[in-house]
Amino acid sequence: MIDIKLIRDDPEMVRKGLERRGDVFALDEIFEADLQYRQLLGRTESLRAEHKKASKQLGSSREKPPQLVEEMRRLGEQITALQQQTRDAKSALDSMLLELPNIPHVDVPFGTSEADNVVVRSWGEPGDPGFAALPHWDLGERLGIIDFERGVKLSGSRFYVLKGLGARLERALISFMLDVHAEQHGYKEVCLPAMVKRDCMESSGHLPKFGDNLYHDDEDDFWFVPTAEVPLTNLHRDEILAAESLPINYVAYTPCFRREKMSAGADTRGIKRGHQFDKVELYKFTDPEESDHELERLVHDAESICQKLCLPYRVVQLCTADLGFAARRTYDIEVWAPGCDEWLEVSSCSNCGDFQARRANIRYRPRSDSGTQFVHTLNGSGLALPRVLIAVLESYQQADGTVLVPEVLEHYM
RNA sequence: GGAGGGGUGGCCGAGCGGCUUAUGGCGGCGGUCUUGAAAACCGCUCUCCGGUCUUCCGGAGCGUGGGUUCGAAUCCCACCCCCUCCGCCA
Repeated sequence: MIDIKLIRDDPEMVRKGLERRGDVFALDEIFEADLQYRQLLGRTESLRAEHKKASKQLGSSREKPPQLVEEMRRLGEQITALQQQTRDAKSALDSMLLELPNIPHVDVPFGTSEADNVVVRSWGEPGDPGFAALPHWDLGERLGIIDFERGVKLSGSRFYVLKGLGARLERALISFMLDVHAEQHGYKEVCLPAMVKRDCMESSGHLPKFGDNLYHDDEDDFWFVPTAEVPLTNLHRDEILAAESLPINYVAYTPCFRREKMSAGADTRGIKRGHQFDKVELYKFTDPEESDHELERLVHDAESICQKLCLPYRVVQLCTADLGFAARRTYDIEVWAPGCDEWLEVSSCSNCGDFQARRANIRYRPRSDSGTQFVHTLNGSGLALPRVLIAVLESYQQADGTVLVPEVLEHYM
């Protein structure tokens, strides 16, 4: 959520910042709603002050003149009515604020589509294997490790079953990534609920705007997480963190569920995009001063997985038009998949600034004698599984159709 | 799911209609004393919102949301969570 005070004090800055995303936002309406809310609040509070004072006097005096009591009762009614109006005004304001995306950082390159994203560095060379590399769907079927037909039987299109060494490889990759981040990069491993309450989705920025992409259980009002970012953001909701504890780094494996209105025929082959997938997620709560620096570290931590797996990749900075709702700066990591002949997005690492922290009310105290301040939150995949599995299968395939196991995974297989 | 008990400040724990942001204790911070430390004593210790808003004024907050009342931490209703017992169950 954008700080309403920012909109009050410098609406043009906010407007210009948001417009760089390529959308138009009703800031004037918000400005008006805020004005109205504060007017109502002011009136409510002064009436309440009056009422409170009189009521205290009445309480400490012996006699209770019925005329005065009646007057007080009427005043009370007025306050209740005004209070309701104030509440309505506030929730109208809040619901508008919840729809506003984060303001892109000024350094983020301007763009109008993903075509304007910028490759900032790359590692490794997409090599020529010397034979026609097969796409993973062919490899997977030939090796009997990906069963598309039975996945569809169980759950419909875009579901698959991993079998034998395929399943084993999935598990090996999860363990490997968790171990690297927990043991070498200083993240604390956590195991999280994959179903959460509505509030969690609101804090992370997935609701109210993106409910279409989420799975929801009506009976118990559970929401299925589209990424571990959601429960991780909420881990410290409504807390004031100790300054010395920052940055707090977490790594978590969870399944992820996304409705994704996918057009039939697009990306249908293989396991690149499904309604359920596994992901290892990195997350940081940081001091605002440190968040940009910590984002660089987080990206490097994610990259190191590609390096250890010897998978060529590139790091892409998203332009203003391609930034996610909560993000103010994002780097994607794309890994080369020689079989399907494309760069696959395996990670998206974002600094959300105080956008989520404000929604989730996560603060810290810079000094023991100072007030509280919102922390910054950062998230990034480290990495997203099915696509890493694709890259491994396709990159490690041999001319004879077999697939080698990456050295770092050997003791996990 | 059924029955009973309970949710108060960083923690423990009083208060059960007005003088209560809330007794007391612990912890934390500052001070006195001391060569230093401890002990003892003294003082300070929540958050949010608004007001031409850094130590000023006002408002809100005792699980959450409603209600009764001139007045609610205290009474009523609903919901959530925790504990105990029973049932069910990986």
